[in-house]
Amino acid sequence: MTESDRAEDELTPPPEGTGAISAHMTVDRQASHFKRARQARETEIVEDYVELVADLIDEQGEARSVDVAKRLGVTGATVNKMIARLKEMDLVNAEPYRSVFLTDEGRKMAEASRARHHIVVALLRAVGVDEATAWADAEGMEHRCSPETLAAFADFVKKQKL
Amino acid sequence: MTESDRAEDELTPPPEGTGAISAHMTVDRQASHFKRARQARETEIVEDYVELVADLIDEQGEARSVDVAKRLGVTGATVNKMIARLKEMDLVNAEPYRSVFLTDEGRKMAEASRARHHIVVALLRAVGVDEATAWADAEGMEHRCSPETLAAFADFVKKQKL
DNA sequence: TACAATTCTTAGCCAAGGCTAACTTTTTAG
DNA sequence: CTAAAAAGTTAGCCTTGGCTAAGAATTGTA
Repeated sequence: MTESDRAEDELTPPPEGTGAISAHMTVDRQASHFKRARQARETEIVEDYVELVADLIDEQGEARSVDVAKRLGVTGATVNKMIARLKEMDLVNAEPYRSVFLTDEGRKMAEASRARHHIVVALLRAVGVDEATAWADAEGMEHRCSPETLAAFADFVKKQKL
Repeated sequence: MTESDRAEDELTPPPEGTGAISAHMTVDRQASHFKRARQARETEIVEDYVELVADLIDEQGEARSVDVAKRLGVTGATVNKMIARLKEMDLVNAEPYRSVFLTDEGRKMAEASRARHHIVVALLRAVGVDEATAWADAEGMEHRCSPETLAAFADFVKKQKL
């Protein structure tokens, strides 16, 4: 499939009031957004696990898989499988029947994820979302914000406070 | 597993500066947030397809699966399988080798999805995110905002404009 | 009309991320 | 110290949503 195959898409006039293709949204751009979204869906589960492991370590000194399971609302078997995957990705260290620890890389991911989480919560609060809803909704939004958007959020929150 | 099994979670003091458990985030609440997030991941793909079918119908009078495939950046086979699923869910009508049409329910879902999409874009613009990034990031955030958050967004945007 | 290109369908594959059930190891209580 | 409870592991299953490859239907055109 070549570029010229769908050159006409570039010329489609922007229809008003729909989510349809327009100037800033060519077919190619849209496809790549969806691809990014699919990618995000894949990585966000990993990030959730890693962030949670970090939380547990910080709170309780160690992350036991039973606690991970409780907080994520999944079974122990599922956690086990996922931990194995995280281990393969070099995000955690784990020995059978022992609790889970973060590698440097894992810790870095957790901190980044956590930072994003907090920025999103702060932004939601700043535009008038109540505390509980902000925490609930940030879980999910945090993985879908580009660095640019997060920067804008941080900026906005900072200005709001002045 | 009973409530009392983890009553101690309610008493955990809120550690500062982490994403850890605190007053507004009991283990149960957190688990249910993650469950909601998993649910959202499942429904958002459906919504993406339905919204896109609506876009194509509005733009071109019909939704051909080759166009859906192009815009989502997936193969025709994938679209085919998904359309079959949407049909089972009574969101679309589709006959072999013919283009796809929305049922009333499908149209309703598309409109709702589109409305959310626009609110999110507007909010992002309002807090200083540039046009292109706003459109890119809204794709993904739109599925993760509760009605409360969307209402707050709409409210904030309206006030901003005055 | 017939053939070529395009589109659509089908079959079969894969990985991810859930689950249950059965089993082993570790921890805890008596 | 031993038995019961809790935690962790393993095996096997399911659904989703991707993919490729091969073939059938439709459409466009010489």
